[in-house]
Amino acid sequence: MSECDLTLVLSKKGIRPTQQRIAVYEYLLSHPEHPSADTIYRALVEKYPVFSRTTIYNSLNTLVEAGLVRQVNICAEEQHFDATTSDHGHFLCSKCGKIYDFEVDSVSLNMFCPSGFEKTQGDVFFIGVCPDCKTFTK
Amino acid sequence: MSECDLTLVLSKKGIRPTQQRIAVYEYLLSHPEHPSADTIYRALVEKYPVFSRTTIYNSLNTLVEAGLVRQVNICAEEQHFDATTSDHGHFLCSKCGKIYDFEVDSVSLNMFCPSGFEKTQGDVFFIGVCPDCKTFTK
DNA sequence: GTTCCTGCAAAAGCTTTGCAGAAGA
DNA sequence: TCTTCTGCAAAGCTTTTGCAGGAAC
Repeated sequence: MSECDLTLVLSKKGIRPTQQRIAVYEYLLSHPEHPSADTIYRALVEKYPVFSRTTIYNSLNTLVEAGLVRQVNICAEEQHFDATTSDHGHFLCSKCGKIYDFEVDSVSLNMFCPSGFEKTQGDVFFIGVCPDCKTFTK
Repeated sequence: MSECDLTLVLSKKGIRPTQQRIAVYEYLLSHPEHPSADTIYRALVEKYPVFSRTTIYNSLNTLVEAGLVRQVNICAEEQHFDATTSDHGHFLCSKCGKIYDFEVDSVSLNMFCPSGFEKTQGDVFFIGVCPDCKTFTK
């Protein structure tokens, strides 16, 4: 997606398309590995030396409120963020700490939702060992 | 479950059944609403005035490591804990903040797990509005 | 020109660490 | 007795807040 498109996306959501917000959103779109706030900060500070942690948090909150970004609450230590806002699953490897995405059939997922509850977001997650780590420990 | 039984459960896991650990575990078993560390602390301090936050964290970590308790990473602000260690689902109400448990068929859940990944724990969670809050806003 | 955003510094809140004394085996 | 656990105080870390200057419209 070009920077111009991102500007348009943010504008449509009623939020000002500042350079910082575009940078954060662009980073999330191009890094689907669910970076933490700190990871985003470190990466962006290299590219744009004037960039504060506060701005990362501000931008992330704004993007989450606008529905463009999701918080992934799989890890207790830090918050992780994800620009994929459709329902999908996560796999946290307890050895290497990586978070993997996988596709989830929305219809099947919705079948789990108890009746009477109005769902706005759904997620499946597993904790275990990823194929890479399984190979190394063998 | 009697206190004696709890002592046995902890002993079997190879951890010392101290009064504090038993109290924490007992609290979690009798409060299935996924209390946070702080909630547990406040409740237990009333019952046993000498009880430090450190001990809560120590005990919780020990119980989690022993596999008797699960961390529920649905909420970003605080950690929540759950003595139900079988696979099940959680529903977080975005209005009242309550976390609801619901049953999940393990076999169906496992079908979501991508091949090559070795799952040790599974969870489905939804965010939305619970029946109570839906009623009030109508 | 007005409104909203950024970014520094400082604070806040949850959790962990170090260590001396106490409890459990 | 020896090991392990508790609990106080202090530190550590991520995240939030207050506010002045700056960018966007």
